[in-house]
Amino acid sequence: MSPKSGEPHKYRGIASDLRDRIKAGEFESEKRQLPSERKLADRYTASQMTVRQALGVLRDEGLIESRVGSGWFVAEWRPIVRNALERLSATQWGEGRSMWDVDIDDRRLEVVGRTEVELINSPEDVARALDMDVAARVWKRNRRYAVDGEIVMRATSYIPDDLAHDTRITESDSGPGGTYARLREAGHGPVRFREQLRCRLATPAEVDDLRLAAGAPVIEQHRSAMRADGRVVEVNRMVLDASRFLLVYDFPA
Amino acid sequence: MSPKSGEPHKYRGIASDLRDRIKAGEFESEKRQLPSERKLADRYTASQMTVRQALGVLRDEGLIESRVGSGWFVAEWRPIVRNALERLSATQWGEGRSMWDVDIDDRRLEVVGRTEVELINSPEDVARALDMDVAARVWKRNRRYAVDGEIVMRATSYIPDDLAHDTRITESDSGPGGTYARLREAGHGPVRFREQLRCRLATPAEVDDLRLAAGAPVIEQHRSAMRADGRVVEVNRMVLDASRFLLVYDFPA
DNA sequence: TAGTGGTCTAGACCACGTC
DNA sequence: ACGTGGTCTAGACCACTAC
Repeated sequence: MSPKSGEPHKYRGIASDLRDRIKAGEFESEKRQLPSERKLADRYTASQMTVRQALGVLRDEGLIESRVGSGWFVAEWRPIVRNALERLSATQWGEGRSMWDVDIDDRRLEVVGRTEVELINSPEDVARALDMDVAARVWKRNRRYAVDGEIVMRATSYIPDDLAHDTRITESDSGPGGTYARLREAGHGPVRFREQLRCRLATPAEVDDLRLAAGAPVIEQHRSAMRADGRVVEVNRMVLDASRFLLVYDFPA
Repeated sequence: MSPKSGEPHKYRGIASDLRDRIKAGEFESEKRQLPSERKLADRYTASQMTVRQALGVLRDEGLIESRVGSGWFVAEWRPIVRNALERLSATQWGEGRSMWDVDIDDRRLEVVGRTEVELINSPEDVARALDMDVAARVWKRNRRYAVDGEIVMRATSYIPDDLAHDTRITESDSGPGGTYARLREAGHGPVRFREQLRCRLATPAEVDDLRLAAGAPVIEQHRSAMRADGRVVEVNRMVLDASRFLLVYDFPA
């Protein structure tokens, strides 16, 4: 009935108490729904704003999520496992043996809608990554991915025009195997990759684009694909809904 | 003077306007300080709470940071670059060519204080990762790391007792080269690694431990180290201040 | 001491979901 | 129609920082 004592702030006490109740399974009914903000405000003799601040703490921890017009619900973490070396991992690296022993389910990333393709003058950072002049002509391929009908990722790929101009990379449907297969056929097949990762909170634009909650974290991932002579043949900028992904990397010592 | 129109909510408009002003360099004076919340409330004819909501958006984007009793300041992103294949990347993978072409500075991660070492009964998830029975004896090595005197990471390492019991792994100072060097000397040198990454917002305990702002994102990273016959000889659970790190992975196609 | 961010209240209205 | 989360106000007080 009362928020935990010992906490310096009311909202921390409320959050702490609710956290315990969630972990004790108090809301594990059919809908896994929490009391409404107004009911909680009554119960903890606090204002709605203060209760919202407490709920925000638990949302940040990934324990609960809100649905407008509906309520707050206990959340569940069912990550999409994304292994940078899918083929190698299956054969060479053997079985799991990791602390997160999640189900390697076969939910597949599906492209949402049409892939937008356009020939543009390269932005500065892309030009640097491709080791080209600024404003060099590059093909930009922009798409969103979904799992189970929910958008989880935005990917924007850039390929130099001189590598792509007479391939299906210039079309929305780049054909079986995608961009990398077309590059390989043209003699520019990537032989190694570099991925850079950072994690930050979503911008409002990304909140709209990926249907995220405000303040939700995203993973920003940049991948450079290099062919045998070291030239970067593609860069790919991805923004992932961080709450949905578990990224896996295997590598030798 | 007026928040951007076209935004559905007032705080989004204020955030949008402030974002533009920050990027235009309006606050690039000595202290890089923004006007106070009350002054902003006046200027945008909004309440302090609404201004705070707008500032929260920009803080989430990593653009600004607050110091209590002092004010809001333009933030700077100077990530610690962490390459999973440091040695390989230097020789084999060649030069950068990536979209984030940050300075590969030589700021080093320093251990804060003493490494806490204890022999414990293995927790369940650690036992699973090590492919051992639950409650098997493992050495737990717990430490924090700092850069420029600021705490940026917590790492907790677990090594089975039967591999570590007559090495300096059982001591706070495990000697030159650290745990992996001791394992190698004992014939258990890791030959490959698996890293799993997820990104989420910090728990209150992590906020205290790593001196984070409330609602700041962290990277939770689990690493398994495997010796030649495939046995996992160490697992390492790390929690990183996400705002401070850029993670890099190089791998072959 | 004056100014700052941080917390908190007791109301209000809105858009949306469920029924 | 009603309940929900989400936004917003106009105050208030507190702890902290800088002067």
